[in-house]
Amino acid sequence: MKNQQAAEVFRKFLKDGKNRITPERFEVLDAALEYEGHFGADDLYILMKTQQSRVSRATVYNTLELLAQCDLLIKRNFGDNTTRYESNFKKQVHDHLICVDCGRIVEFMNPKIKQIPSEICGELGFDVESYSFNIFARCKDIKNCKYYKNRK
Amino acid sequence: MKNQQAAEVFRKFLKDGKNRITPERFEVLDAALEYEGHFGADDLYILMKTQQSRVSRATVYNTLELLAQCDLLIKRNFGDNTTRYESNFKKQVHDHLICVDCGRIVEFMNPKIKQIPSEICGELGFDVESYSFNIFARCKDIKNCKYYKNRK
DNA sequence: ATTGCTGCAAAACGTTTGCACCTAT
DNA sequence: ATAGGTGCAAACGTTTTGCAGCAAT
Repeated sequence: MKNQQAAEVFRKFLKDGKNRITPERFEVLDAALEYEGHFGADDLYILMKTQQSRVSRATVYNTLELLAQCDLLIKRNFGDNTTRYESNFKKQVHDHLICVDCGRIVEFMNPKIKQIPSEICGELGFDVESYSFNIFARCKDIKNCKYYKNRK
Repeated sequence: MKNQQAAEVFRKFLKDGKNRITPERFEVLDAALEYEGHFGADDLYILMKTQQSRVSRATVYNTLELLAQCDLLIKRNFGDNTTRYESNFKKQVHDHLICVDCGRIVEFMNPKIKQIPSEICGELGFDVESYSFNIFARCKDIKNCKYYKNRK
């Protein structure tokens, strides 16, 4: 187990929800926390397969959902119809800017955003669950974009 | 043609982009503008089929993309991995609150939000293309939720 | 011993593509 | 005449499901 503290959180969550504690689930946890940046379920599955893991695709999908439920991961959606995850372990709340040219994702923080959801929900009679704020944009200086090669 | 004005915008867009002006495309435009609320491409295709239209699924997907390009429709994504559209014809800029229980989508406007993307992009060296701000929430008073029947 | 989880493969879902035919220009 | 659009069906990529065997409690 690479991250003992996260493993403990997950173990507790599984136990409380009467979910079984299995080696496969912790294997997925490890791989997910080690993944740099944002990843899709299948990305992680393929990575684990190249590392000779024996977990199945179903287990990966399944476990990522559980990890999102206990807030070790955050589920994201950047408008391309696939679910992406990112580690939420000891990370700060942030939002995303996605370059529509090269697909690069930049994380940013802005204090003004945080209070808006509760304000709106108060007016409309809802309780906030979560929110997503994505900005789609283009690099001002294309030539200096080090991700230029990824452009469509 | 139900909406002559929108049709004229579309016709001009098609002409300028050297796209052909076909009856099928205007059939899709009509159906899309008449659709109440947010719809997926397949929803619209199925609706049109029940109304004896002869357009194909491919043409619907295709045309919705064109309609989004010329801003008659807006593309939305509410985190369920399907692309949704809504009419943008003579509508004001707004954002969305999605009930995580019943799926209801409430539109809201807040002047604070609009300026954030350009502010962030200025700091990070990007030009704003668009943004999406979605709030996920639950009705405070479940019993009075008239969409209760749709709850999962 | 029981229940839930796993791996596998197949199905499902929304979306895209290839192709032969057709039509707007 | 011809580039481009259409309808159809088949392919695609992501995600979910059914099922038999297995393992955590």
